[in-house]
Amino acid sequence: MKKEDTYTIVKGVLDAYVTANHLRHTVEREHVLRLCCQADTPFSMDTIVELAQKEFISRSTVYNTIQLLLKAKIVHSLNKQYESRCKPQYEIVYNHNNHAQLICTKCGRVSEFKPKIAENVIISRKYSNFTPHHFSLYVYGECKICRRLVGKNIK
Amino acid sequence: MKKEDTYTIVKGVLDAYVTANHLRHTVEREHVLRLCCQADTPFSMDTIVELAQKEFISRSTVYNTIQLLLKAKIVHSLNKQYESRCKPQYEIVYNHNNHAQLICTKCGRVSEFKPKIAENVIISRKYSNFTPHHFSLYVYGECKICRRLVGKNIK
DNA sequence: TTTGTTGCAAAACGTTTGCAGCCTC
DNA sequence: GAGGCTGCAAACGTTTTGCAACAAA
Repeated sequence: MKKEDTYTIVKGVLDAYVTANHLRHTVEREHVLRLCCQADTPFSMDTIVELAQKEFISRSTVYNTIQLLLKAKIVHSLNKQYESRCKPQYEIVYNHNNHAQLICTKCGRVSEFKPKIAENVIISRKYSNFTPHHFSLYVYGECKICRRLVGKNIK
Repeated sequence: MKKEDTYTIVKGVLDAYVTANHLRHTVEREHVLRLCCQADTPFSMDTIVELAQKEFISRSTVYNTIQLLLKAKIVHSLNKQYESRCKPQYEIVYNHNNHAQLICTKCGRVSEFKPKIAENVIISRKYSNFTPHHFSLYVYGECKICRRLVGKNIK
């Protein structure tokens, strides 16, 4: 999906959320959301703050807006399990798509994949006392590059 | 598994890691690891720092040790996707067990489950350029309690 | 003896808060 | 016109850093 299309969709979601919760529509919120859509994904607070400041939008407003987008479930945050300092990264999840990543525990490389079969298994199964909507799946392992390096005994 | 057993196993992993990396065995590291095993899971830095200080182990050492345990893959960190402030929580993962949680997006309740079928689907499938070892799965949805509240029109 | 580790205090960092002024409704 | 929102700066809490003393190998 094109970035402009994503923006059009999530802007609709934001508008709906703002209206439903009797909040106010502001240009700053639109701009921050646009920047989130344009940025490489996943993005950090820093990235958006930096871009926003070029448009004279303050740090506080970016934080406020991202909070709002989290509440509206328009973005969500990812984390890296094997790191201590926790600088969150964010992603647009305008339609609650299921989300899956392959993470190399050697070098930290991350790549996305489509968990088609897993999707059925996870969402269709019955849970006692729980109705699933969507999921995030992080598969840890070793990427080809690291595997090759071990074979060559390079550290 | 009993907490003492867990400690015995992970202490072995720590020893192996320390030896393999030409680091030093210290009583402080053992103590911190023991505290991590004894604490309710998941635990926060605070919890361990507080417990450690009763044994005259400093804040820095706890941070150092948790970092080490992260690198050694003895603990990993969890986060909540829909919250901005990110105060990491940690868990012992001594054997790289697959890890699955049901998270209610309304009230934030978290419960563990055994992803048996998903396990086969996720670990057994072929990935291009990637060898999977283990995974973390977070299923978002609505818990029974929140569902019931909606039915009764209580907010 | 070498050098990794600890413990303290200070610094750095990311995020939140308080408040005056502005702007949406 | 009421009150939510923005922007600034100061405050806050958590994590990292620098360094001297210590202790494992």
